[in-house]
Amino acid sequence: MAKEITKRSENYSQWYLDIVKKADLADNSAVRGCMVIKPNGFALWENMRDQLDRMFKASGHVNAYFPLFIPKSFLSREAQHVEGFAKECAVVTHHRLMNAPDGSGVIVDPSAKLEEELIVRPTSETIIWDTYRGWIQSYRDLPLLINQWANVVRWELRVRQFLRTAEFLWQEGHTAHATQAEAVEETLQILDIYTRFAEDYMAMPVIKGVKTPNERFAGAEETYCIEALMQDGKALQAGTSHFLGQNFAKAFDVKFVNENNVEEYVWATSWGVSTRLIGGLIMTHSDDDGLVIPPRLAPVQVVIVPIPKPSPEIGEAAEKVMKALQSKGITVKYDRDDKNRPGFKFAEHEMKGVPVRIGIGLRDLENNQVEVARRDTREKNTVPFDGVADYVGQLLEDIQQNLFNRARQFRDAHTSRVDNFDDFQSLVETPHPEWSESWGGGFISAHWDGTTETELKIKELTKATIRCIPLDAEEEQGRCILTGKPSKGRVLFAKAY
RNA sequence: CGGGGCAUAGCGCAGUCCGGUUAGCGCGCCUGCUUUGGGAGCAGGAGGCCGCAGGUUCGAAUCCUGCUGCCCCGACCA
Repeated sequence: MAKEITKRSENYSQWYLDIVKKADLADNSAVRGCMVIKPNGFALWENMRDQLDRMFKASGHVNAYFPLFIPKSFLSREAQHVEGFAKECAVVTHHRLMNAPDGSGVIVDPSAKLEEELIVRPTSETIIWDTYRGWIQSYRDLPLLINQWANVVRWELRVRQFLRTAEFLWQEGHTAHATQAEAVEETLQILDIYTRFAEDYMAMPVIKGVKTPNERFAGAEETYCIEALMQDGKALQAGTSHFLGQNFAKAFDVKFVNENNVEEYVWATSWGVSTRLIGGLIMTHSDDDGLVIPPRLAPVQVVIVPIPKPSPEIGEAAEKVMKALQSKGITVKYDRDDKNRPGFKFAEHEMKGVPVRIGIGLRDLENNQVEVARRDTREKNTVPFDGVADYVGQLLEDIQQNLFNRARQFRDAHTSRVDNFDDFQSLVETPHPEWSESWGGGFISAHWDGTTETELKIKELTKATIRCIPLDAEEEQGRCILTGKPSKGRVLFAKAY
């Protein structure tokens, strides 16, 4: 059926790369580890960004922009923070080039060495908290609720398009609060926003949880996250929200005077989601025929294909359908290409993930109808011409809901409760030929003794890590699957991206 | 940074071992005709510093030396 897309069951990671390529989302670039996001991919990102931006603003946040470069000394102010990021920083050392004396091109001008080297931001806590010092004096200046849309650079050794690139686009929120309780509340509020976005827009079910100390963000007191399960049984960290305590306030000396005229350090949060979400969206819904995009995020929700090719009569009918759909706020595109045949276009639009396709042919014009095909199930229906807009409007909602239900069923079917280490190992090591040769084993809910030592040992033995301690976990007496020591609740394990 | 591989048309590859006409093939691209309700067929056409720099030779994509870049596997990670 689909040409040139590797089957998921044969080679999942090749399938993933094929989707990115065939759906025309991104290209490799001349710079190792950095990708070019093509118009189709960027349109998807814009829709995600715009929706998140609306949600942030609705909850009182505002946007600002901070510099790309961070003085090297800033990074080392917070000890944990620098340790976490030091190994993946791009560093600017000079500010000028010159012609090579031997005429072989340009070289770095040795006389243009910077007094203090600059780091290309891997995240912006340091430069932002250095700035906040000047903005915050009184409790009346709080809370400070700021978000920025930006690019960051983390010099990763192994990269995969969207999932892990040396440069990526994201949003990073950085808030400042007068009390610990308020900062914690903010952290959780953002986690809810991320959850709503993932589930209601991306149709990607997620588990809300808190990270173990070992997986915590460098410099955070507590890291909350949402974790999703991909089709190959591996987990994807889809978003994080950190309670930073007073760590950055102390490192950058950000104090305020409270209502009682007492000076205190400010409480902080930071939180982010990135273009990685696009990778998550691909690996949640797409199939062997190509990309599947949930309607609420699809740059083109409906495409109209003239059969056999564009003509004045079909164009006229298509125009009416487009107007009717547009009046309901539906994004629709008419495929005017007169070179390729219908079959080719059907396959192409499926590959690109357009949720709904409408076929209009001469036969349809005679019968006063159109053919409507949905991407998620590939079902086709004949619909009377006059009822198209209502039908499609409802269909888009059905698809959105169906994608979420399908993904949730998949996740639930591949979430296991395990009570001994043998079962644990067999789950993460047994391949799943239907879904993926490199099957990760799904989510595994198991008891853990609470120590980093045990966590690392399990990782070493199985490659599975603790994705999170679910927020809704029930208290339950049990024994650690590795050490047999007592445990008060289950945590969620998985192999992760 | 360790281990393995690759570099030839826009993309994917053959040719390299064993040097020798004008460097091929598939896809894509351009033109024309016939087609067109699930990835069309035929005919014609365009497109190459064979990664870079040296060397050996009458002659190098092919042999030698040195670079450079990329990919895969591991260590690090949203």
